[in-house]
Amino acid sequence: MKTSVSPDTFPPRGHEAKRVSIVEAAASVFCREGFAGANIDLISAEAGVSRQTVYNHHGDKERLFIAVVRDLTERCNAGIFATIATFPDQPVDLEADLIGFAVRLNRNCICSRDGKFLRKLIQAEGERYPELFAEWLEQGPGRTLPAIAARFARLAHGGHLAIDDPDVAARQFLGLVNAELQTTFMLGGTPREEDVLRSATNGVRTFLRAFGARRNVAVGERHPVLAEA
Amino acid sequence: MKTSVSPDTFPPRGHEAKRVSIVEAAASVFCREGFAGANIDLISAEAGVSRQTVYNHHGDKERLFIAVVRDLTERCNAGIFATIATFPDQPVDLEADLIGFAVRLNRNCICSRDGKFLRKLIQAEGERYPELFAEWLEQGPGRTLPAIAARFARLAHGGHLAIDDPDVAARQFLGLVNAELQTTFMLGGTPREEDVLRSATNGVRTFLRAFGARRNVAVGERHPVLAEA
DNA sequence: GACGATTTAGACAAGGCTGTCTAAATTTGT
DNA sequence: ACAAATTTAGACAGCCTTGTCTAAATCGTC
Repeated sequence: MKTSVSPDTFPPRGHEAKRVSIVEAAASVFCREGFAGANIDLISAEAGVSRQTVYNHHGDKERLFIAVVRDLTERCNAGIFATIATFPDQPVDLEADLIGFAVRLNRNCICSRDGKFLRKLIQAEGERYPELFAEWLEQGPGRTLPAIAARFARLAHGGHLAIDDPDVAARQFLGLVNAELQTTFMLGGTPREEDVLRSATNGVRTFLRAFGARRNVAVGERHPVLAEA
Repeated sequence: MKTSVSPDTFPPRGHEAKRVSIVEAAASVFCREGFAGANIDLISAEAGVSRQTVYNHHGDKERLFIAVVRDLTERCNAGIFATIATFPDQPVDLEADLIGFAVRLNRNCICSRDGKFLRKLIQAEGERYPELFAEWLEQGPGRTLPAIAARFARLAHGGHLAIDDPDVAARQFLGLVNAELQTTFMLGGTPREEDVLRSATNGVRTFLRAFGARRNVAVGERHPVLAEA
């Protein structure tokens, strides 16, 4: 018997494939019905697996739930960091580049299936599992927000933006580019691509009105323009 | 027997008092446990009432849930409109006045007990009751957002702000002043008063950097709004 | 104090769910 | 093709929950 955490075969087959499909089905059902409303029979049916197999893999409902949250957190984090890697450090057209970044962030991380599921589970069950979601807070926002802030700090340092507090600016950036999607998110919906683009465009424009390095530079300020390595 | 929707006596006594305490207890339990996890025995105990009384008043669990959402929507709307009435139409110190407005909005409407309950119920059960929450969308954001936008439009018309699209500006204002409270909201927590103030202050400052009717503000300069009155 | 309306405690049936168990069937590695 | 590991279907006990019912107690009002 192989322990098989391994990427020997992709997509995974047999035993491991079942584990994956169980966690995926469970994510969907927990998200749709909540922890209490979720039903193991429904999860196993949706996973195409017998109920006993669910118990064989995960022990009980609560441990399955925890596995689901950990899995979603991990995958969402990976998506966010991959997207942060596309942040425009040497912007050509700052407005267009930031809009692109905001749209990618939305599409790949916030509106994605995993993102939606994780968001809903945190909102619905966060208070019941304080340790679990403290872990999420630490691994998620606790690492991604500073990473985004660091990118804005670098843009500011390069003279492309006039930012005092990069951490606040990062949070405000996210608040702005999602400003028009709030009610859709509240209701658990997925905004249309065109709405994501509009919200990002309006948000970035406002962000740049507030933080864009202006032509008439104040006293002691480094001259912004394009020159850097 | 009195039909008694009336404000004959306040606080209500007898029959009506029980109806109120049932709905309040139900709001608390539904919010904490979700619809499926909520337990009528627990609700009746928390309301200080027998289980049969709950059924006498509301029929069944689902109708009780709907009554709770309607009640919360109504009370939250009342709170928001009361707060909108304090919007600074003739600002003395625009920054301070907008910060005050944002803080009141948070304290009275968003962080209030009712606000928190309603938010959580919408997030958790919104997809299961589309008509009910379409109603909420219409009565809530559908009326409050335009009301706030109208106030910003008036400030713009009076030359206090430079706003193109008041509707977008209103949504961005809300996104900005809540930018630093997002994760706390996600987890169902109530932010500390000092965090509300800090987020509002930073948010309003950024908002005014973007939309303040400016006298040539340059990068490092402090905002002009302060010196008035 | 008396009357009708309301509330209460408790029992109850019907149904759903979790988690366990078994024995048979199937898959996997060699 | 064989043997071990895994999966399956189904039955099952135990528990919890909803919603109903009843008879007694309490409340509110005249």
